[in-house]
Amino acid sequence: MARKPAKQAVDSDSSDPKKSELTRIRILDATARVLSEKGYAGTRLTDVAKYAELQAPAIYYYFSSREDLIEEVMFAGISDMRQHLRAELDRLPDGTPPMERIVFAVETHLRHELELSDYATASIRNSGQIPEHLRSRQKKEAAAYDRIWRKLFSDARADGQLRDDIDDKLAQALVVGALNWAAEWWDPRRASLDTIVANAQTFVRHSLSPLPAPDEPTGRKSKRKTPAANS
Amino acid sequence: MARKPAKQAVDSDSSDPKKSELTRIRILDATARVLSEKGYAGTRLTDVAKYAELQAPAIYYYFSSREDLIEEVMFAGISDMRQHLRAELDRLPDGTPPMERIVFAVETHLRHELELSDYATASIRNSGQIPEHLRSRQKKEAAAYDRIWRKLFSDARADGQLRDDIDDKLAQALVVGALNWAAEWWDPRRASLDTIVANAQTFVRHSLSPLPAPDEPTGRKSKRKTPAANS
Amino acid sequence: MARKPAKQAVDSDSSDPKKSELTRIRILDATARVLSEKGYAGTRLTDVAKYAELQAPAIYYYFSSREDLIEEVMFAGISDMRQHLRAELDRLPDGTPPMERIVFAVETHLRHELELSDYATASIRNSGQIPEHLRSRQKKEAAAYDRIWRKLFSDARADGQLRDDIDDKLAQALVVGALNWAAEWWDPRRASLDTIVANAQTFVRHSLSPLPAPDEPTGRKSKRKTPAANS
Amino acid sequence: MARKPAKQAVDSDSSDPKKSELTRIRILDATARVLSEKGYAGTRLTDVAKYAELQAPAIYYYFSSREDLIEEVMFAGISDMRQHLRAELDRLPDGTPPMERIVFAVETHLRHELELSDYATASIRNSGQIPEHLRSRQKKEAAAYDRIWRKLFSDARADGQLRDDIDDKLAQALVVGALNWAAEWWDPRRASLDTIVANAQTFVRHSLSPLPAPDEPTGRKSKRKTPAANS
DNA sequence: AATGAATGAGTCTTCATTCAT
DNA sequence: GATGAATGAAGACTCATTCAT
Repeated sequence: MARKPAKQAVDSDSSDPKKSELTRIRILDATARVLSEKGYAGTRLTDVAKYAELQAPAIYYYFSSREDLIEEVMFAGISDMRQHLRAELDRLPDGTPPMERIVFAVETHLRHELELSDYATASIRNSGQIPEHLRSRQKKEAAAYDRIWRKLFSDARADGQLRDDIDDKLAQALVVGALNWAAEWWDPRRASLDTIVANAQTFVRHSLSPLPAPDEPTGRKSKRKTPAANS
Repeated sequence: MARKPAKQAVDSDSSDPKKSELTRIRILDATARVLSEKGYAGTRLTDVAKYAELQAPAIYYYFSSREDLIEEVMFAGISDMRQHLRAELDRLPDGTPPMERIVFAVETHLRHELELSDYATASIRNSGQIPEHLRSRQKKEAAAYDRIWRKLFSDARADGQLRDDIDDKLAQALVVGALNWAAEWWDPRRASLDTIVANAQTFVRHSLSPLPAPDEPTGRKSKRKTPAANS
Repeated sequence: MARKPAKQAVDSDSSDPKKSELTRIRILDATARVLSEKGYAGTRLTDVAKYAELQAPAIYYYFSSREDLIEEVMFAGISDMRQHLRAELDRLPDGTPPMERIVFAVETHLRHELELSDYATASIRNSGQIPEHLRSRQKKEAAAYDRIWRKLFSDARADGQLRDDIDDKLAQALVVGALNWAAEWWDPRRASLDTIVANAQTFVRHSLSPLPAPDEPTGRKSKRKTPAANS
Repeated sequence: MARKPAKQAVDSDSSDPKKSELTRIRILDATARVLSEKGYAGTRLTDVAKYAELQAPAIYYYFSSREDLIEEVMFAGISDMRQHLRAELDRLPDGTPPMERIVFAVETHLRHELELSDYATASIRNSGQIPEHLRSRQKKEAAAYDRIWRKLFSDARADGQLRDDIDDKLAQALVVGALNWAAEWWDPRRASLDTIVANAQTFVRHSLSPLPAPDEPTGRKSKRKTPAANS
């Protein structure tokens, strides 16, 4: 549920993170949650405070305004996502074929979005609703995130692993869209995350590949063979 | 009843489109627009009034409350979508193969969402944000809409036109998600709607088909052969 | 108590000033009063509303913000003062000797400040306390007001009616200061306004004149011969 | 007791100026400053703390509440003034003529107000704005201060040194008012304090005297002969 | 002696809603 | 049918004040 505490670990060299910093994170977490549930305009500081288990004015001890707070959450959402994907991709063996990299990115995006972080959902869902002046930092990160995917697709294209009758950018938009939307419908009780991942991977692989793909050889944690739901 | 603007209302069978009814529609249209731009909580009656070119209190002559108004727009969004898809599918020749029907549904959904109606976008984007007590009617419509797609998929499955290694429901969710998300990124200046449609159709067809599909034979208005963007 | 309704009369050609405009003026009057009693920072919209006999949010129907409202009152204070003094001086016969004009200005300033207007007091008392960005309009008016007095003094100087051993500008500052401060101590029960005026005139005349002045010949309404208090 | 800053506290008879006492004074000084700049309601403990170079809660170690602190500053302002004037007057040679004593008081008041103390300005400017329950001590001091001046005037009157056509009390109010107001306009860059003093003395002397006064013989530090500004 | 963290009371401001016209 | 005027409820934000350390 809580966002990856990457920052905190980086910020404080000591092994004892201060109570203050924890409170700050509690506020951010609470905001991410409310934001993803209620949307930008619906995010009340009182609700945030409730989840963070403090009084609303206390928020101002940590953030100078509601907008600041929200901006930070929105930024963290996309920024964490980018860093996470970047890091995961970098861990793949050098020779990994482009399509495998795409399929791996699908898994990474999905797991991050659904498992790790309200921040991602908050960021994804509200990117169209926050006022312009809160967007600058996110725009840059979003562009960078887009570039990662673009590279995956152009590599695949160069390698002849993308269908001719499909446009790279549009295909990318459709793929990422399908993944983003998963946050709207995924219900852990309906299908396990592993199942979702496996299905999404198959789905994407075939939507893009020029020929019927051989049996998929990759898939980090998804060892399931039968991707049927209700697992 | 008229969902999309004045034109439609004027075209309607009612021989006397009263000014009153037109105003009512102007308000609904304005609400759909604001709702899709600002989200549920961000939708202010003053903004609605601005677009509808009247004063906020005038809205109360037509709707008993903000919630009522919004509920009606949200309902209309999903309801129109369902009726539209239903009607279009019914126009297909009887023998149309299941996969062709799916691909046709893709086009219909996409065109309706992107071309025809702020209502659809409003409905799609805010389905997760409106309070429970406004949801009942929509839920039913959404379920009905879902059933249409489900039937398309189960028919395709029965006909052996869906890959074995993919779950029907999840595939459906991924497909519809990819389409829904298009409203977030589509920019008419970047790619024509026809292009989007063609790409999405190819994308979906192959993501689902067990074998490389033959050259797609259908596509109402999309006569384009090369689905590359920037058309 | 109420400010001279100059504006209102000017704004509306009809003899029936709208209720709305009256409310607006009630708010301004209330603000002037609170402002002069409590100071800039102490001016609560709730207090203003109380005196204006409405609810605080109603103020926003007429003014876009507390600052706007206050700015308008402060501006009106100095602006009315200037216009009033200007108009009164212009009514003096052409040949009026410079010192008589000064003494007449003393009366005008005093009567306006003490009798007519909370606006003047509000403006005088708070000129040093309002934030910079509310000051621009007032500064100009204040400068213009200052210029009127400056002219009075320089004319008197040119005419040899000012003592040699006193600086024009400093004398002016002392005179106007003595008058401004009257708002702090004047209690109608202690001394009539006429008495104050007569004393202030005598005081100023002799503080400035090079020689013992002859029996003062002027004084609009102050026919009193013995300027003793408790009149 | 020490009113004006550290220096004075250091000079004081207490042989052990504890750090604690110095901090207390820093807080008082800071308060006087903020109070005279922002007014009663505008005086925030955070601002006070800033000038005193500590954190706001630290103030509570020295004062039990904001009101207490402000009350003390306001009281000190008028009290110091009174003591100062009293002490200075007592140093005048016994035979000093009443008018000389008045003129000397003018200088003392002015120098104290403009040169020595934010306390005086704070006290002067805010006497009308602080809530009733903070006033009692000041009222007494103010009355005592008033009595000093009253005595100066009644002595002058008894001695035939005041014009007949002017009321003692009103004259006194005008004189002190002119002096008090100086804090509002005096800019050290525009005119030296000595110049102000000299001009104010001349101004007052002639405003009150029944006959053209002889060359003024007194003036502690003001050796200037030509009271023109910009010295 | 002083601060970091937090709170409660209150203030400005927004907004849906009402009502007389 | 529609608006001008006004209100009540709620939300962001400020600030004096407290308390543990």
